[in-house]
Formats: sequence, structure tokens, C-alpha cells
Amino acid sequence: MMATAGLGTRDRLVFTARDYLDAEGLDGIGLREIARRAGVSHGAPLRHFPALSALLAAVAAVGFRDLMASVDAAILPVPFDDPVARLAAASFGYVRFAQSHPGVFGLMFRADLCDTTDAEYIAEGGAAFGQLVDLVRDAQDAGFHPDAVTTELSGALWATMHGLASLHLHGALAPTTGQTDLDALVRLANSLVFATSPQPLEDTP
Amino acid sequence: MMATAGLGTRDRLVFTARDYLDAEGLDGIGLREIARRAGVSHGAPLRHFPALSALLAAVAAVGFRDLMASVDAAILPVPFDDPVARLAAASFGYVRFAQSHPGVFGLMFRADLCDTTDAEYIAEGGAAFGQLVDLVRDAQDAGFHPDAVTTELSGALWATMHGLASLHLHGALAPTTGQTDLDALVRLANSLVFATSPQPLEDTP
DNA sequence: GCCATCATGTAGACAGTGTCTACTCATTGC
DNA sequence: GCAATGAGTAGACACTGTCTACATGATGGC
Repeated sequence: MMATAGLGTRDRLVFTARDYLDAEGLDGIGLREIARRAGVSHGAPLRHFPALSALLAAVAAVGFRDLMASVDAAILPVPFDDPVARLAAASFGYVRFAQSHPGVFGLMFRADLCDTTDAEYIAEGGAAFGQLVDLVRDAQDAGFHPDAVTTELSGALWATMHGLASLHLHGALAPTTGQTDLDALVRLANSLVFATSPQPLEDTP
Repeated sequence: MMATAGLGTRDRLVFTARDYLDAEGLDGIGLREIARRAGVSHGAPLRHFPALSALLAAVAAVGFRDLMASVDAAILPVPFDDPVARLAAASFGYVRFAQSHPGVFGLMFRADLCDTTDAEYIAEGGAAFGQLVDLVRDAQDAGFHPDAVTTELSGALWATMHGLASLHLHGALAPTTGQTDLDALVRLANSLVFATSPQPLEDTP
């Protein structure tokens, strides 16, 4: 829960919505509910956003920043001289953000709720992908699939972690795989993708 | 578009909803809209389903059957004696279904729209995952990550293709990766996962 | 044959939604 | 001092899913 005192109405609406998503999830969020919790009338949000989808796009943009922070935190303890390990660690940062903020994470990829043409939404989403691309480029320089197109390789790796996070939040993985520990599935996916790199990671004298 | 003449009202509602999803996508679907298109009053669907979410769960169950058929069609031309190639081919069946029926595919993984406790929904979803597990088991017998837990390995592979399909439908992949051909990304993801199997696929005498 | 029962469909009501509009009020700039 | 603007309120509107009362038609028991 974030303190919203001292903020302007616009920012208070954004952070109220974020708090709602963290507390109640994606279900039941709406313009009137956000306005109620922010202590303003149901028409007030439309003075700051042209529609609900614009407000939610602003919330999603904050979510992309928080996602990048979660990835940063995950790779922080991994030494710079092991770029593949840093990339693998980023996976945990991604799914852990999805796990700790399922409402915001779900919102970020819902085009029917977010105005995906919003400039801030596009900018923050692009920055988050850029963070991944940088990690992938370093890994490629260290011998990880060096011939692949960096953005495409990034997209494939992104999809793997995004799929794990999405299916986990949907509740589809636990009853089918029998595995309730998402970290274990990430480790397995990482071992599929990273452990068998065509270029060996260690020097083999 | 499926002919709905001669069907009972219940089935006509399900197939009308499926036609709507194929034609218009997930946005704007609703109980009253389905009833209008099926030519019945807005209250009629509730005589056959306790709520809209139950009707949509029935639509999703049909979707799981269609998904299985798409995967079956994709592996059909691949010979039985190459289980890893069959598994790789299944990936294309999965994403191609998502591409050709984005509305139904999106619905199938939306717990806020579908009643995920519906018996038929659970049964068909489980059957679809079982189809994947069988393919994975055969691949493991042929040397593909033979030590992994089959259901967990299946979940990880499912997540990769599910993530590609989801992000593609969200429109996130094209502007970031620059790649508009989803099949190319599936090939790349497959090459990440399959090409570098720890056990060589060919005999190395 | 008749009558009760039940399944099915209709129409209206109700509470809820997002958005639009008219109105109020405080602040700002000239 | 006053016009103009930004911000907030309250009510309306069309729409939604669900509930209820009612009509109708088929079925089964006597």
C-alpha cells in the first residue's frame, strides 16, 4: 500500500488503482471503484484521463518500471563477467514480479483494458524490452547463440518466461505439472535454454 | 462460420459465441450479444447455463478440442520414428491455432470470463495437456532430456509456445523483435530448446 | 381425454458499469 | 475587477449480467 497523501489527484488515481490491483487483483477494477477509493466523485478521473483505458495504461506504465526494477534486483548479485548467468537470473526477476503483483502484471498485457497507443505505455514497455535486449546482447557476445538476431532471440526468451508467468497466474500449471513452485519450473526452462548452449560456457582446455 | 440450423438452443448458443469470437474477437462478447445473434431473447441463455461464464466455459471446451485437432494435424506428416521432430511440430500446431482463432484462444485462458470449475472445461483442458505429455514422453524415450519429470518438462515447453502465442496476439512481438512471422520465432524457440539436446539425436558410432 | 408438471422462452426490473453534459467553484492572468 | 480556465460534482444515458414473474408447449400419469 502506497501513501497517496500529498499527491495530485491524477497521481493519486494511478497509485490507488495500483493498490487496488495488488489487493484485489484484476477482477472488479473500474473507473467508479478507483474513484471511490481515491475519495473523489465518479466523474473526476475523466478530468485527468480521456477514458478508463488511459488511466489503466498509466498504471501499466508504472508496472513496466517496477518490472525493470525487479529484473535489476535479480541480476544485481550475479557478477558482470558471466552474462549468461545474468540473463538466466533475469528470468527469475520477471516471474517474481508477476507473482508478487499479479494484478498489475495481468493488466500490462491486456489490450482491451489498457490504451496500448498511450505514449508512456509504449515508452516504458519498450524500455523493459530494451533491458532484456541488452542482457541478451551481452550473452551473445559471450557465446550464447551468437548467430541469432538479438531482438528475435530476446523475443523467444521473453516468451518462455512470459508463458510460465501467465500460465502460473491462470492456475494452469499447478494441477497439470503437479509443480507448485514456479521457481523450479523457471530453473527447468533455464536448463532447457541455457545449459545446453552450442558454445560451452566454461573454457575446456 | 458454422451452420447452427437443426441444433438445440444450447448448442446453437455455444457455436454462435464461437462464430462471434472468430469474427469479432474477444472484445464486446456478452450474454445479450450472443442471444441476439442466436435469435433468442436475452434471458434465454440462462435457461441453459447458470451464468455467462458457464456458456463461455463450454465455448472454451470446444476450443480445447479444436486445439488438439490443430496439433494432431501438425504432427500428422512427421514420421513416428522421430518423436523429437513430432514434438517440435506440435509447437506449430499450437501457435497456428492461436493465430487462426485468436478470440477463442484468448478466451480459453481467461479465468475471469470462463467458469474454470466447469467439468467439461477441466476435462478438455486436461486432455489437451495430456496430448502434450504423451508427445514429451515419447521424446524423452528417444533421449530428449530423459531425466526431467515429464509433466514439468511438458509445462516448460507449453509455456514457451503459450508465451509466443500470447505475446503475438497482444501485438507485443512485432514492434519489438521486428519479426512479423510468428513461425520464424517458433523455429527459433525450437532451435533453442531442441537443437541442442544433451543426448545427440543421431547415432554417433 | 384431461390435468398437472416441467422445461423453455419472453419481458421487465434492478443494480452496476463507462461516458457525456450541465453546473459549481476556485485560481489565474490581464 | 473580471473573464477565462481547470477541476470536481451530480445526474443522465445506454449498456451490461442476473433475477423474477409470466406465458406456452410438451410430457406423463390417471
